[in-house]
Amino acid sequence: MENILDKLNDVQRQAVECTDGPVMVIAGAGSGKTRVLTYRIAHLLSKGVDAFNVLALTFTNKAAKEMKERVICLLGSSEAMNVWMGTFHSIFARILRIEADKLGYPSNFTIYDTDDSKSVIKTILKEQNLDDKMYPVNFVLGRISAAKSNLISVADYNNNAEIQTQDRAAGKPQIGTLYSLYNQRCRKSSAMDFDDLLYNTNVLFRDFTDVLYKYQQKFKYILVDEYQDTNYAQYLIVKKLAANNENICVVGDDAQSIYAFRGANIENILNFKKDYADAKVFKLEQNYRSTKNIVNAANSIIINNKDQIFKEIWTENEEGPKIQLFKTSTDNEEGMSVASSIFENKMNFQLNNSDFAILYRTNAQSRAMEEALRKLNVPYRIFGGLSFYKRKEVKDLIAYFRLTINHNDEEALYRIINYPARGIGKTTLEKIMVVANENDTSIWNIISNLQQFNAALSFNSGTITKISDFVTMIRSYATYLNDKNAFELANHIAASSGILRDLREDKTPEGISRQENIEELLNSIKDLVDKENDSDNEEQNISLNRFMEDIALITDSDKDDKENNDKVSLMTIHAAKGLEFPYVFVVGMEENLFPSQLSLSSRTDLEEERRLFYVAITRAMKKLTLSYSESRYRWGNLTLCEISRFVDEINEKCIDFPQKQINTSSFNYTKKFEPKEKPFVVQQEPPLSIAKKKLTKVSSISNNSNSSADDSFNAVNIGEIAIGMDVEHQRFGKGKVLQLEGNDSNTKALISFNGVGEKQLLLKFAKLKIL
DNA sequence: AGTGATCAGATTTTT
DNA sequence: TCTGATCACT
Repeated sequence: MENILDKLNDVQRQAVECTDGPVMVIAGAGSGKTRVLTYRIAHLLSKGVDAFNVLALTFTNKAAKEMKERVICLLGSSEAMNVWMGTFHSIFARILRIEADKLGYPSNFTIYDTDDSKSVIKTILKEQNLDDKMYPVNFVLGRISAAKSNLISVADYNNNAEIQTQDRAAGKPQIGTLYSLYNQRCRKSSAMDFDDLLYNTNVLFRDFTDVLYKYQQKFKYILVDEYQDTNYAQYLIVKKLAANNENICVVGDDAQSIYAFRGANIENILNFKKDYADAKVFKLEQNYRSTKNIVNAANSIIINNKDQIFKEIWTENEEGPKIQLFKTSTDNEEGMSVASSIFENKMNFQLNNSDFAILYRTNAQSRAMEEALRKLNVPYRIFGGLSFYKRKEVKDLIAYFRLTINHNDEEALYRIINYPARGIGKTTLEKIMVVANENDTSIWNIISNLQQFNAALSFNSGTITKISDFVTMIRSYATYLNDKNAFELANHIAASSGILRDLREDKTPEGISRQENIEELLNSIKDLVDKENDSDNEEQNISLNRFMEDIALITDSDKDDKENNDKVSLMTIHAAKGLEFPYVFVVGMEENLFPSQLSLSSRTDLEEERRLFYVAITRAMKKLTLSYSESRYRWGNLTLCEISRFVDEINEKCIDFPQKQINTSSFNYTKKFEPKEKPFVVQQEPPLSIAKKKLTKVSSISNNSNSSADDSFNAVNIGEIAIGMDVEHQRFGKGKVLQLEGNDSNTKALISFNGVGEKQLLLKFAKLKIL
């Protein structure tokens, strides 16, 4: 362990070794934040602290998983498996399941995801006859969520004059009622939404001091990652748990707080020293990620914010190229400029696609980028699209699991009672809902006791049979919960519910892909079962129950590892947080887009946008390129755009500012960034969904990015090359031309290189020598 | 139950 | 402009 600590710089090591008492680590971008956290845990364990006494909280599953793996690697033992390491939501869901009875919940409560929550609200709005224009679902859910995040109960909400005035002023006086009904509905379904997991943990710790004491004793050492993103509910949980031992270490960067819009409270990190007077503060200011130009540019941006903890990020890395700025006249041209720049860099310097990332403020901006990349046959991957667990077919099957485990889970029931179609239609269901409301009981209670309620329902015998068949089916699944393992039962449900049959009838590519998704879900369950069986866990057969415990909390960020990963990454800046790429393009640097128009009215909102820009810049390791367009389609209207104020805030020494060099014509300077001639002919385009799949097959340039120009390899004169010729490539060596495609400047050659295999190269860029 | 028309809504979203 | 949700209609 001692030699492991040698791998840390001074401040990092101090932060790791200072294990007792409150510690705050302010970790600048790229300064080794995760390193400190993992080494700190490893250090604690190697000092003899029991893994069961350590709690490490993160915001994403990915971060938790990564941390766990790295600690195990450091220690060379699986001791770290016993550390409670996970997201706020998953850790406290786990505790809530253990303590559920104290709050009047069954321990197998369902966790409602956002879609479930929205659906509950829609149902309530309908029942209350409220105009959904006056009460947009997102708005209502937003209010409820904000209330819960700030630990405002239904009673508090309705008694708080300020809140009531706000809602009335907004013409939405019924929000408090909706909040109340929503909570009732969730409880009746034995369900908690995401916010409930934190809210109810607070209730638990507030009302059951013995429980709080138990966990205070257990978690002697607490670590919190991304502390700047905690909301009040999370803050208070941590504070209460740490109250006895005060061995709390929070790590974060106020400059990277970009989730205030969702309730994250930047004050939590700014006020840490007020909460813990004897807190030690360590500032990690050395950046190991980026060039001097990038670090300095980021510094020059963030200095414009008023609310911040002072720090000075520096780096020993090379100076690197200046930041580049592209200007184009339309958003589509912006896409072309970025795509061709990626293409050129990739070809000229033999880079991987995965060395590049395109970051944008809004998802809508991805379209132009995608189109351009597709034209150039550059494989790309969009992050943050529809997550695996949000796909309809996956949710359908999971809804069967949910209803099997928790018969009161109404959202699951609505989803599947007539899927696959079994003749229980809307009218039937509406009748049941009415009767359930009248009798103040659950849907499940009605359908499992049809005889008792049929006076009010007056269903005919056909309907009764259909419904009771459904009930029998779900009950039969439930009886298997104990004697079949998760995979066996999941498989059984997929087959016998008719879901698989229904999907198999659909022979379209989309239908096939849906089947594959179901298969993938089943496989992931099998993996889990197998893994548990391999480990020395006494619980030999993991039940479906166990599998479902945190399924709602899982996102698929660590999935599709098997696929070809050499792709350009496209994502929002929010999604890019925590990631790094050698070459980064931040697009849409325009006023009203970035910073967003909606942020312009308040200083705090504008500062959050600026932090977002800071996050964007600091993702880049080697080279950063910004771009903006003079016009852009927004909601169908062509709007004229001005360059973002943020570009002007960048220290001019760090950026190539073409305007300042060429004053004569404000148009000329864009030229050099645009494709030289109309190079890339649009080929017949397959529909997008199919095209995306094909992209994975596009061959890519292999690793190794350190290439220096070698003059003996020049771009070959395109007319000279012919099928069958022997050629030599700077990197791939000797090969034979198999195929030529396209014409003039965008002729592509398929070349079989000895020992390397077949590569498609664009002659314009490939440095080839004819032998 | 499925289809076509129509209409609203469209920052960011770790869970 | 584009997407999806909803609704009326068959």
